[in-house]
Amino acid sequence: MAADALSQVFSALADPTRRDMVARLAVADATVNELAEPYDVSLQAVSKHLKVLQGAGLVSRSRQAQRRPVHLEAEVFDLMTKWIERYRLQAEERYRRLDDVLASMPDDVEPTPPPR
Amino acid sequence: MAADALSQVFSALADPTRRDMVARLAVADATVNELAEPYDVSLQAVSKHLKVLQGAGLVSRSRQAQRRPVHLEAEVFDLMTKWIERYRLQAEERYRRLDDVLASMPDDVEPTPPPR
DNA sequence: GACGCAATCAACCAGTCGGTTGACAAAGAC
DNA sequence: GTCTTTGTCAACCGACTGGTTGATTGCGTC
Repeated sequence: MAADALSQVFSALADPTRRDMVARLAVADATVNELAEPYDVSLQAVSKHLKVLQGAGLVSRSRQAQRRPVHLEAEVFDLMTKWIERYRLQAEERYRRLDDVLASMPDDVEPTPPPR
Repeated sequence: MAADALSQVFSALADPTRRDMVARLAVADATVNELAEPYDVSLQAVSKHLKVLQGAGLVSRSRQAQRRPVHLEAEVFDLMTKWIERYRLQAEERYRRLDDVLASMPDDVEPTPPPR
């Protein structure tokens, strides 16, 4: 078990409910009850979602009295952003290079040999 | 079924094998056989992974003879990047504002009332 | 037409996931 | 102490996932 960090983050955000929680936590910290309020699921289900988010390092929990406020940890987003940017830029660069190749192609060279 | 686009993209990238495929496709298009070569799984499994990536709009397929080359579609990354950036910036902004609040806090105001 | 290669379809299997209900723990409030 | 609030743990359930093997399709070669 214990998949790599990136897999855990992506997988955590693959669920719309969890993404919505992240969205709301970006505005303000919240307790489990506050977080659960808009959703039509049990408190236990929300608790499970939070465990997933916490496992991915996306949120942290503290303690005040019997409450356990949830706090969004923004740093983990960097991990994703880096991964995404790398391959997006690489793909765009490749696309740009293809244009160059096509532009510099001599006319007597067949770009794609016709079938048969 | 047919989860929203963002869920499909995140879920597709939650798998390390699929992420590796994306990484390799960022360098060059490839056939299923070429893609499958480094992994210790059946061709059918790779075919399934490709269906997931295609379903998320991350790759497209064309046809040349009996081959079906896979091509990375970079645009979808924008969707993710936008989502991520929004909430990262929001969280960072919130963090910055908290600093301001603390800095402007009069000394006679108890930031956290001590227990008991 | 027969053969071979690239890739997919179909059925199956074990494990994970998101949800449930029920019991429990921890910290105030009375 | 007893009650209430806040939240978790545990067991269970149906659906989905990533993998398998076997049969099949599509296309070029001989």
